[in-house]
Amino acid sequence: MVTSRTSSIGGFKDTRPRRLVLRELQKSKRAVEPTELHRRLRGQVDPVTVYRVLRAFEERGLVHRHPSSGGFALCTMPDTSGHHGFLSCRKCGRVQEFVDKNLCKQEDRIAESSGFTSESHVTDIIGVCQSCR
Amino acid sequence: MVTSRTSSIGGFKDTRPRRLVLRELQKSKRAVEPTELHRRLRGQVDPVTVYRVLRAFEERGLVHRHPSSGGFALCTMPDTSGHHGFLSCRKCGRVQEFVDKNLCKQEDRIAESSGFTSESHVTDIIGVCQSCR
DNA sequence: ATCGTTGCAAAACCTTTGCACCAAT
DNA sequence: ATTGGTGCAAAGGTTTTGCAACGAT
Repeated sequence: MVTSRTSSIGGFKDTRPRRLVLRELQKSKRAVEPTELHRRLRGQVDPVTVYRVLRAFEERGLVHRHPSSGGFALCTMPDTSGHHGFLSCRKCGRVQEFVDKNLCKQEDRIAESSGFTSESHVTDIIGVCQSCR
Repeated sequence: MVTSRTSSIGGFKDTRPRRLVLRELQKSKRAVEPTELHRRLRGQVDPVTVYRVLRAFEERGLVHRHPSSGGFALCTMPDTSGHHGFLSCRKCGRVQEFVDKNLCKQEDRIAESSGFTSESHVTDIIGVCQSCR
């Protein structure tokens, strides 16, 4: 599962703050807001650094923002070019990603029929997950 | 306790700031961020009031937040209980709402197959609109 | 007359910037 | 050695709160 990506990809240094932020995101399988992240890492990582780390991660597609919560979550999907699907539990906050070709197609169809050229889509399904029901 | 919110329009007063904010949202058929709104209404409406008006509107389902931009847009659809579709032009910023029963069904199906009980979904299709192409 | 609504001032918050030092490669 | 990353301090910007006055119903 988790691959230790200690390779030097485009000047991406393996530092303590980054490892800590990454671990924190892995621990909670949900979207976490920057403020919560640096609350959790208080004393260990400077708040400013948390923002910078998140930005770096986002630029490299390691994390992305979750639409309804605004928090950051680890990218768990091969991230097939701009088609993001989220299943969000409003009780426990768990966020699960999904990809669905048919949904994409349907979305493209909708765009076309309105004269839009679709480039990417984000779908957020909010509900209650199995273990919270 | 909570006052009965069942009076005709639920104690929703027709005031100058509200008319101005509403008009501003109508003028620009796109999602507008709070900061831009009070920049446009500078001198006419207090910034604080802009936030309060937006919150009041949102609570009454008159406006909603647009996922990718974070701005507010007038609700142009009958708002059929939590199924929001947006077509967003990344060039001109225009936001067009849509509803699509099939998309909804498909989203519900995806939720079910992952053990989620779907309550609402938001779809944001980002691309380029006809007149910007 | 009653309450919700507004404006103002100030506070609270979150996020970014600048800069010198440090560390991973 | 180089280059990017970090911490600290401070600034910047947005949003919220408290309170007295106002005004729509």
